[in-house]
Amino acid sequence: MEQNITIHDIAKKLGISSSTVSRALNNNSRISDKTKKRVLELAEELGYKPNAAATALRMKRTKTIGLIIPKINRHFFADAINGVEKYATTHGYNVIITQSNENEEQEKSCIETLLHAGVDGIIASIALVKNDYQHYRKIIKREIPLVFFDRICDEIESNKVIVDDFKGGFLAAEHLISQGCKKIAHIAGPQHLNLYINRTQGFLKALRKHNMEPYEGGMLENYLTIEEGKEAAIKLLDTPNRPDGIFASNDTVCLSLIEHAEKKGISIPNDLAIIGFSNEPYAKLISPSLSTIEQRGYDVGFKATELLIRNIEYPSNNLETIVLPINLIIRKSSNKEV
Amino acid sequence: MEQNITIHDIAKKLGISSSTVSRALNNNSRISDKTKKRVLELAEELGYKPNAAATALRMKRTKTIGLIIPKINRHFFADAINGVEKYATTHGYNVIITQSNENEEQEKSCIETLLHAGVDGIIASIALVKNDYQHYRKIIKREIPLVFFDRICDEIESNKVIVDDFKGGFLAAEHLISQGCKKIAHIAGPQHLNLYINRTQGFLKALRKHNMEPYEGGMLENYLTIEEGKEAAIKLLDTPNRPDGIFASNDTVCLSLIEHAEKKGISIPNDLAIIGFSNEPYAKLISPSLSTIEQRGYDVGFKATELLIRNIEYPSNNLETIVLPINLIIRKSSNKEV
DNA sequence: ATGAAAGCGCTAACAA
DNA sequence: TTGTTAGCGCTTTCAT
Repeated sequence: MEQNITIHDIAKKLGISSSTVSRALNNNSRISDKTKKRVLELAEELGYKPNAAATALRMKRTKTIGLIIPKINRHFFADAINGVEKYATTHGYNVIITQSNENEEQEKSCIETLLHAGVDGIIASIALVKNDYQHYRKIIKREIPLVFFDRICDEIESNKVIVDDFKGGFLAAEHLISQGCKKIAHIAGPQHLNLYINRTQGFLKALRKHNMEPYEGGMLENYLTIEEGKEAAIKLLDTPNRPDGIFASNDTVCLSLIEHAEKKGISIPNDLAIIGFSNEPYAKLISPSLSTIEQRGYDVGFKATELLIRNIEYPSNNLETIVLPINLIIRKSSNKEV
Repeated sequence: MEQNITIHDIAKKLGISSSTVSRALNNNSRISDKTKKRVLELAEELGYKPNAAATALRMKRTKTIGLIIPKINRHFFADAINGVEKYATTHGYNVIITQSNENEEQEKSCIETLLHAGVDGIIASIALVKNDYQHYRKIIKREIPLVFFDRICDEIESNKVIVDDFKGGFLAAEHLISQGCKKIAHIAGPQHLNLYINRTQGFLKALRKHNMEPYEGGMLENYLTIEEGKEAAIKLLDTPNRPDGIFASNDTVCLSLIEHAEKKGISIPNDLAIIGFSNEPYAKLISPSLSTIEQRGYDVGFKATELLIRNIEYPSNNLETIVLPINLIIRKSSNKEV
């Protein structure tokens, strides 16, 4: 076993005390340039690496941040993780990722895991199921900085980073209107989550602006899964007077809509224009390619981490909510002009 | 700040020494049942949680494992991470995930990060670019258990978990043959990586078994990207005597093949049967749906972690290579009978 | 069965 | 500017 080098090894070789070595390594001002130089050189030569556990024990900080993600294999979250890792590692922090699997119990155990690991801060996106969020209070009570992103809630006071879901819903609806759609339906996500509320409200705002109302019977709400998408497709499309445009609050249900429409011989986009939300990677691959709202997960994760680390290093009580821009992406599923 | 409970707090309240508390908490045999019970109850009541940093410092183990992944937002790897986390957390380990982004320099820094974090073991899948793998020796020199998965190399002696790529290539080729294909081409991945070698060799073995040869000029090798797939599509399809079946070593290039075939009016699967490898999530969504070889990333990650943690807790010198099964998934892109 | 004491590697208050 | 010393919370040897 290649024995790890400690500050004591360096001190002994240099005939000085280990506290002097520590000061040299930490850029303390109360040290001579000459000594500092000698320490730094020897440390480099011996390949000295500080023992993280010892520093953590002494300093009560681990230079580690925790991440609570609903599902890692969702494109948006994978991107967000990339953003988090980028900012964190360039600032000397490690990241521990945990998954709630959209489940309240697992979300609780994620929090336990991260607190036990002694993370310096936590970034979280809450599980889809309706829950009371009270377990998040435990983080705040321990005075550990907390930043929510994307799936936020109003109940817990903390820093937040979201995308402009309202504007996304608004642009999606205006786009359908610009394509000449007159009977526009909407499949909304669970309305206990802010982001779905905002998408829906943005949608409604755009209709109002153009003196339109949502197509009668065309306001649905579900969990936006493939299965519920199929049910929604049947409800919306298996009727003589069906909508000519649908805005769905994610891309997944659009897959169900497209499949059902094809089965029924409904032509997309001419008889039915469809637009989703998220720009999942398959959106541009499927046929017809899917119009959608792009939300840049990387930026969300990056920004959330910036906010978190600032709060770790310069504690403060004022809370921020950062709203990042979205983009309308027009593809074949809604673009009648092509 | 809610002060954390230590064993000394428990000891004081119970009027015993902290070493006795430690023994009770660690199920040491040299302690009376009565004392143990009292300690455990009070610990529970006070919500005692051992300080991970202190234990790590004292025990020289962190109960943390490190993961080196080429790209987290690839479906296979996201699944593998799920498997790793599942096994790790149920066995009391945390996971630190790092990404190499298919880049040798970043791979080196991943290793530095993980070693510095003091992980007890490392699970890695190597970056796509050709490199000399020497940085991995540093892990072995420190006597830290190491398990490679999926992207392995022969140069480094360690435990390995892979899928049966050879059989995957074999089954893919046999399937095309069973569909009546006579002129079968193959787009291979970089042949410095074992898994691509194996897929290609399995393919060749199946042809040999059926006394066939690969279609002349139909053995291509590239990095299996969308762009290189387009070039390959042109090479293979823009010729009068084109192949009637193609096995590609991933699903990505199949996207390019399908797009080009449609543009050329080549009917899939009747004029051209296509099968890929990986079962990416979009494989069943695209049109025509894509036949492919399913490799279960979750199982790979799970198994790799099992192997790693066994090696951490019961050090041993004999090395294993575990090969997990794959599945042939037949969809429209190759299924002439439907 | 229990306690006292040392020490893991580091930082920082205090002394010189 | 440098050294001495104590202590972060835990485990473990040695003593009792």
